[in-house]
Amino acid sequence: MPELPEVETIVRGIKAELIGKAILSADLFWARTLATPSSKKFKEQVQGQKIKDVIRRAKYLDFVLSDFHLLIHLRMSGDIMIRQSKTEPEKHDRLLLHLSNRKYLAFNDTRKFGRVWFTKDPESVLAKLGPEPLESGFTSKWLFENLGKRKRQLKPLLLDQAFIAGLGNIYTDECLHMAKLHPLAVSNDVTQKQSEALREAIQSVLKEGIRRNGASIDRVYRGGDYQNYFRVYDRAGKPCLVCGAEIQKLTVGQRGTHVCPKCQRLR
DNA sequence: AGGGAAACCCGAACGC
DNA sequence: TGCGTTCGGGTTTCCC
Repeated sequence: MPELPEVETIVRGIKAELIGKAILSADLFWARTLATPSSKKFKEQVQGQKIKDVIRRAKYLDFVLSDFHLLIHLRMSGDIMIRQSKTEPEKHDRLLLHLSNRKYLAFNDTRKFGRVWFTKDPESVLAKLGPEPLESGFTSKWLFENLGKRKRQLKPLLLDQAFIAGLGNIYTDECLHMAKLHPLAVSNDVTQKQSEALREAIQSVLKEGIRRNGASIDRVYRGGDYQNYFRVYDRAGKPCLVCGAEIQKLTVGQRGTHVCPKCQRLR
C-alpha cells in the first residue's frame, strides 16, 4: 500500500528525530527481510554507523549512513516507527535498529513482503527506476515522447517503476480518472494534449496525497486521510464525483482497477 | 516487447 | 460458532 505520498509522509515524520543519531545494534527477526548482505555481515557493519540523512527515492526509504545506505522497501504492509527503547517490540517487527538516543527504529511488516538492502552503492538497487514524477525532469514533453515509444496499456505502464517511479495501484487509478484516460488505452495512442492532462493529473494527485499525509488503508495507519478523498479507488458502485455515472471495477494487468465509464472512454 | 500467471505472505472478509 | 476459501497489494520471475 505505501506509495509515493505515504513514503514521503513517513520520511517527513521520522527524519528530524534520526539525523545525527548512531546505530548501536540491530535485531533481525526474519532473515529474508534482508535482501543483502548476510545477516552476520550486516550486524557487524551497521554497528556505530551514524544516520546522516533520511530521504525518499520512489517508494524506497534511503537511510544515508556514515559509510553505507540502508534502503527499505515497505511493499504492501510494511511500516516504520520509532519507539522508546523500553517499549516492547511488536508482533510482525522484522528489523530493529537500536539508536543512541534511547529509542529504536522498527520495521514492522505483517505480510513479510518488504525488503531491506545494506550497501555502499544505492544505485545497485535503485538504478532501474524511472524518473521522479514530482521533479523538474518530469514534463509533458518527456511523458508524450516516452508514451509514444511504448505500446502498452496505460495502467500497467504507469505502475511500471522503470517507467515512472512511485505510482501504485491507488494513485494510478486516481490519476487516470483525473486525466480522463482509460486504463486500457494504449500508450502510443495518447495525444500530446492528453499527455499534458496526464502529467498534470499525476502531479496534482501525488501532491494532494502528500498534503493529506497519504492514505490510511489496509490497516497500515499513518494518520493520513487521503482515503476520504478518493475519486474512484474503492468506490465501485458509487457515483462519479464528476458526472454521476456509476464507478466500475475491472481487472487490468491482474490489478483491481476503478473507472468511470463515462469520463474515461476507451477511444 | 508485451502480457498473463504464479510466487511471495498474512489477515480480513466472506460463504456455508 | 467455526470452519474453509478468497482476496488484495508491490514486485520479480517465468512463460507464451
